[in-house]
Amino acid sequence: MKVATWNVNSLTARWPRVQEWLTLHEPDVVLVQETKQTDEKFPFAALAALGYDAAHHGQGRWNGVAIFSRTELSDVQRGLGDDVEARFIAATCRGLRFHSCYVPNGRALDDPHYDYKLRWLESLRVLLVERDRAQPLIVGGDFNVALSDLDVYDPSAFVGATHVSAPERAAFRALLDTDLVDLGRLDNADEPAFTWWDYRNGSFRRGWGLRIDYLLADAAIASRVSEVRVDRVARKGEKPSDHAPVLAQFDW
DNA sequence: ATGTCCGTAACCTACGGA
Repeated sequence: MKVATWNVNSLTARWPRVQEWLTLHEPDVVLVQETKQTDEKFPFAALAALGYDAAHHGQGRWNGVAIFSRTELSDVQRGLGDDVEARFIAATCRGLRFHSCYVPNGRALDDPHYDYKLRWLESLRVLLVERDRAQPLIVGGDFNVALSDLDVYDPSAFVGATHVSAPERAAFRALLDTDLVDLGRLDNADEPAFTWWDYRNGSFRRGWGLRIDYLLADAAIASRVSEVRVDRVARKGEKPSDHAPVLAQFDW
């Protein structure tokens, strides 16, 4: 089974790239963030033509999360707790529980949005603590946290910034402490494996990236993983998203 | 620190958000 997570930064603007990418990689399940679409605009029919069932939690101008699947999705949960923004969707297929997450950015350490980010991560932790351990699960998405300094191109440039602060990293680690494995570091303890590069400053060309997109899985799945990689090709070319997809393959 | 991109509202430009 091939699973991916990808912050597309507008499914409307990215649709040609997304369509091309699905045809090329033929993933079984894709966890999508920042569709920036209402449910009315979401391309259900075009996805069906490509062989994908889909579930969407849309908002409109901002946010929006989705799951694409080659097999039928069931038990869709839209939203996390009382969150009013469209940042979480979960669904089941082939006995696996999938979660697509778009964690709040935080903006700045003294911004109310930063507290919202920490509360949001805590809500996700509670959901994961209370999960049915008998059901294998994958949690993926744009977490807007670089877990360690290896996940930052230049840690000195991020002193006092969001994405790297101790509380954010602790909140992220608390998710892993519910017995989840960071698949991006499963067989890769030393390489940066960035997933996001700012559109400005020629960041991609200069290698100025962050690893903020993750696939997390429980031990049952992690033990079956054969390959995990970042598809940097998707960050190149015409009208790319500022995020690259993370792909994982496992025997299921 | 910011050289870009996205969607929106309102119009051929500005703004919030990332």
